[in-house]
Amino acid sequence: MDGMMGWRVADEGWRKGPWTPAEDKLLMEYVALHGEGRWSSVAGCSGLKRNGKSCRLRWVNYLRPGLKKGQLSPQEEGIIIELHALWGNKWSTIARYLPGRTDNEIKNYWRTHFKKKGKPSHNEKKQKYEPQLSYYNQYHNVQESMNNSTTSSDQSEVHNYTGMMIEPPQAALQETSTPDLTWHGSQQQQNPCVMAQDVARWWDTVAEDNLWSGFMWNPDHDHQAVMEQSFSPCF
DNA sequence: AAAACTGCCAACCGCCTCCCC
DNA sequence: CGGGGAGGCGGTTGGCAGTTT
Repeated sequence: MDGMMGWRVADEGWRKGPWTPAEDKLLMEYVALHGEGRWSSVAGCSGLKRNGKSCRLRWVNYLRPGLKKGQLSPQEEGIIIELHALWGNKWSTIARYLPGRTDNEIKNYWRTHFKKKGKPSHNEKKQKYEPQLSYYNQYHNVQESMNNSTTSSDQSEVHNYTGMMIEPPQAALQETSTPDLTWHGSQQQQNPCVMAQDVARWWDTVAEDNLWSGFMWNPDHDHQAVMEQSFSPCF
């Protein structure tokens, strides 16, 4: 690499490094005209001296409409923890359940908040992973009880919501079959880094604020619309 | 006040998969 | 059917800003 600030034009004439407002404008104009995709032709059509991958990344992570900026909410944090426990580092898959958030953002968030905790020993692995299991089971139990309950609320919507949360996308299901939380494989090596106290702290936070319960258990709650919006995967 | 540390984030790289010719 | 290009994804890097020592 030619040094972070020194990089201007890389091999083959492509520009690298931070995007300028002018470049952003060119890229947005291109997408407005031609739509997303065909990134490799951006340079030819717009005059942008960026390769296709760079254009795609900039669009997906920064320019795309509907992107949320700012801190992740406790709900989003919880979803990340939960889904990472299920699927591991499938950032793009997890991102589908957090509308407006990018895989890059989630990945960065995970690294800064959980990965830093360090690698536990073999014994610790099992111990520290279990709280997640119980959280997951708790989650399932609640779902079951909700499905079995005979409230007057519209159960189809409840099912819709919980199903959306718990069932991974088909692709992910095919990869890992059912949400199998046993310890296996290198892919899940990082899971122990989700320390029990991290999950507990998050749980405390949402429980204290009554966020999760109000958000989740009561389908007639005002948050329902938000829930449906928040948990519809944006494929 | 300054150096060291830490967190955050944008953007790159390499690998893999998919699709078209 | 196979090769090559494009796109997608996860891992990694490095700069900047805020915080701590």
